[in-house]
Amino acid sequence: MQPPNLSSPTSVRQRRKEARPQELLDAALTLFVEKGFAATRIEEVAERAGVSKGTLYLYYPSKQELLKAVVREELTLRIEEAAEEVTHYTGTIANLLSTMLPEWWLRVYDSPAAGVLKLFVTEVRSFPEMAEYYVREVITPNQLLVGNLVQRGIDAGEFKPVDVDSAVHSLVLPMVMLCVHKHSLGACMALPSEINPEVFVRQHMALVVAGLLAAPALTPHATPPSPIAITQK
Amino acid sequence: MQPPNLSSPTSVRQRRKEARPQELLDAALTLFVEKGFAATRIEEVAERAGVSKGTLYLYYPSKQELLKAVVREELTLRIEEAAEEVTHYTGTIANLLSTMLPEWWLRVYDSPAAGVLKLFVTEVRSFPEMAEYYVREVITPNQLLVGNLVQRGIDAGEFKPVDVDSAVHSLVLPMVMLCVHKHSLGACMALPSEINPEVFVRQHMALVVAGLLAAPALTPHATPPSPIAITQK
Amino acid sequence: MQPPNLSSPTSVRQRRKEARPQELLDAALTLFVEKGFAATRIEEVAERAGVSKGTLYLYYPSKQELLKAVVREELTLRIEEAAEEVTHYTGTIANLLSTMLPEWWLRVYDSPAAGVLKLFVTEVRSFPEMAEYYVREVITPNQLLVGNLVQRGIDAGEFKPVDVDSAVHSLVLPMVMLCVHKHSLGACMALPSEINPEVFVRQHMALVVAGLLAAPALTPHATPPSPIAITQK
Amino acid sequence: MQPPNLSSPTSVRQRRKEARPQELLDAALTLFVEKGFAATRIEEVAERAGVSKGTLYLYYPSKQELLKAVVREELTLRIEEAAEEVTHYTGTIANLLSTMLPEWWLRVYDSPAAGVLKLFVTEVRSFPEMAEYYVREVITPNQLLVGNLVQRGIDAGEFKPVDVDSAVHSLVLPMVMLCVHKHSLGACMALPSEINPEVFVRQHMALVVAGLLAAPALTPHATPPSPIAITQK
DNA sequence: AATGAATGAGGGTTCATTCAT
DNA sequence: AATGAATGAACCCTCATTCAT
Repeated sequence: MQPPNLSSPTSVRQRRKEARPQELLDAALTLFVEKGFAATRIEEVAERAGVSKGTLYLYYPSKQELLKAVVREELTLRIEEAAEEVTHYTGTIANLLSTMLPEWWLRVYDSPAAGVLKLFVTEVRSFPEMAEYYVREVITPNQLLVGNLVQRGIDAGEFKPVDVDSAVHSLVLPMVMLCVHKHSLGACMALPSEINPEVFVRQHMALVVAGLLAAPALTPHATPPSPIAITQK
Repeated sequence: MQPPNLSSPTSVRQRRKEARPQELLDAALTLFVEKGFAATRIEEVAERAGVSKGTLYLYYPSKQELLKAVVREELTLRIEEAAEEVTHYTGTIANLLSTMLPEWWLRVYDSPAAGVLKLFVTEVRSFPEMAEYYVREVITPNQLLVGNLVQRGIDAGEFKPVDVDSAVHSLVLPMVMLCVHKHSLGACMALPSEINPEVFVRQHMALVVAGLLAAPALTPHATPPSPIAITQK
Repeated sequence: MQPPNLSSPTSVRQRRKEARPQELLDAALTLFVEKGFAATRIEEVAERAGVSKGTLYLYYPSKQELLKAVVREELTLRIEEAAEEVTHYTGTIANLLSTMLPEWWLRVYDSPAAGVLKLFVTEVRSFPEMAEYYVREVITPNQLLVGNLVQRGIDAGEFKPVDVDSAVHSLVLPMVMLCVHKHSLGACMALPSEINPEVFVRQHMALVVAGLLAAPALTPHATPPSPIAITQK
Repeated sequence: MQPPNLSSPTSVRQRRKEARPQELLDAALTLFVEKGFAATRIEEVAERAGVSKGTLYLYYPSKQELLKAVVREELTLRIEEAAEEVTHYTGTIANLLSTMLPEWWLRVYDSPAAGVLKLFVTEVRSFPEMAEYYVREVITPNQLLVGNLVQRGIDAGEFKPVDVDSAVHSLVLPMVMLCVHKHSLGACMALPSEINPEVFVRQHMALVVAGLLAAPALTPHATPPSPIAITQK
């Protein structure tokens, strides 16, 4: 009776149903990042995902849960990816820090994860439940991962004996800020001296790594004795 | 102009009246940072400032204008202060970067300005008018100021010939992120490895400055046995 | 009509299909009484009946129609039953009123009909169509039936010449109220002096019948002449 | 400067503000009784009270609280009134029951309290908090009050030794049902044999009181021996 | 006949803003 | 200048109903 369905065993409806959650998360991420959580109307999200308001509620029970799902989903993905890569890495520490880390961050910068970072920074205080998850799943592993590397460098005599946690922040915070910036000021205005992420990320890592190296000549005696008169503006 | 007020030059009422705008801005800043712009009710701001809702509208015509005034107000203050300090500074570049800059940032970190940074990052996209002002009054001068210093270091042969703009970001972005963090994740959760701002800020500046130094010994020959070639693509 | 189903004359599916309407009505009655018409979701009714939302709509075109069907169905059943019993009764009036009527009401009280009464009382004003049916099929026959009995009692000199309609209400209203109460206040709280339906129903009928009896000694001269000082706490 | 305000010391605004709560309660009661709680829109209540939706929320924080306020307010009034009257009463029990009680119930029947009874019966199950209040403030005192009277009658030998609680219900339930009926079926349809509340209430009390009297002739031997053939239609 | 995904109108609630006092 | 009562637009969420499968 029915023509043998060579086309697709899963109906259009079925296919859409399976794609819905992701479509909704994508739409939500874009809008939340762009306009802020509070200023984004549920209806806009639904519209952008091509469904009606009611449909969204079939998948996410509230606006807040939608937000949490957006953050969780993207971060989880990114974390798994990172863990994967780092685990498989074999090479020297300095190489890892000054080569692989920049590559990884540039991918994050170009991905929706950058938006999630902005979103997270913007909204955590209103949803402290997100904080715990984030710290447990993102911050702590990352701190351990990178901290571990730095510590190895120190132990090997390669790096100066610095405060490890602070060093990790030196490596990480600027990258986070770069991502946040991209979706904040960077999204509404061209800066006079535009940041070139590639150049910046690579140079920054190189600078910090260079600073970490246990070179004997590092004492700042090289600073020129001539006083500087700073005449700004 | 005013008829000489024989009783008291500034009556209590008069004094309060003059203090109003500032009291309102203080209240608004605190609440906007804490709860977010959208989640803060005008009435709360008024209450916290000890006046009624209607009174607030006598000073600021709308919630948005109040936000802009908060940002502008605090930034202007901070900028003036900074310009002041830097102008009077006499000393070496490395000293300036690794001594004075940390001090200045630590003061910012402890001041309401840190909250304004968070607020700004959070809300610019919804109020692009703020962006222009901010870029003109804050970013650009700062970029020039610090860029100038780095450039001098390079010109003097003290620093390696790096990308100046990126170097400025290496010096500035982590500090901005630190401030943002303080009022974001930092405000709702204790991290496992708590950031110590003082240690971090000073060490970070030292690291970057060290990285910038054109010391001959900086060539990575010091790197342990297996040489890592940091090949900056 | 159907090809003779050799396996079983009524397949499981068939049997279920025929039972559907009743199962739906049962589910609906329970929920409507318990949570109120408005607060009951169609989906809950379907769930409780073990079918999907869509299926319910195959049997009842709207929520309102479902309500009307619930009321109609239960009342019709009860009316037929009552008419049946009363028709076959042979005995004295007083006996009928003080023996049979209590039994009948106790059965109503224990049946879903009690819930229907509550439901009806609660919702008629929103669905006046139900009123006409109810008055025609329930109130009027009942009024005639009981009224007839009372009238005969009066005509026979057994009862005092009272207002017949009012007497009927004296006999009926408390029982209706008892049923309504069961599913209203009685369903959410234990009273300090719990009503015992059996005791109450029988005693009430006895009291009213006694009051109706044309006993000469009934004139309230028996009332003690001493005035009562009511000192209620 | 101001003309001596002979007119009114309280401004129109002030006067309205004080009247608001009552106006809102009146509007709410009418609509809740008429259409049911769920089917009444907050906006309708506001409109009927001559204010906007938002204004209602200045006085009652939610629809549910409005409902509770309606019930509480009217019941409290009625209870105080009743307590007042009964306390001052001096007279015989039978007189009290067959004279004063009918008068009191007729006033209730004609007052908004009748609507509150209907409302209460209709909605308690959804708001069990109301139940406790009602039982404590209305049911229990009433049960004690009337039960006390009946008990005295029994103790004085005036009444037969009946179950007191049931007797109270015989006196009270029909009246409650009458009130409920007024705003239920009675509000949407004229009955064939319309209830005359005055006739009914008085006769009912008389009947029950008569039934309670310990007259010797009350044994139902008077029932005619002739069997009744009930031929209903 | 049965399902359950999808819809969208509807209603409770909030809150920036206005304005009479 | 200050108040706070009043407004009404806006938005989240629910749920009866529809319809493709």
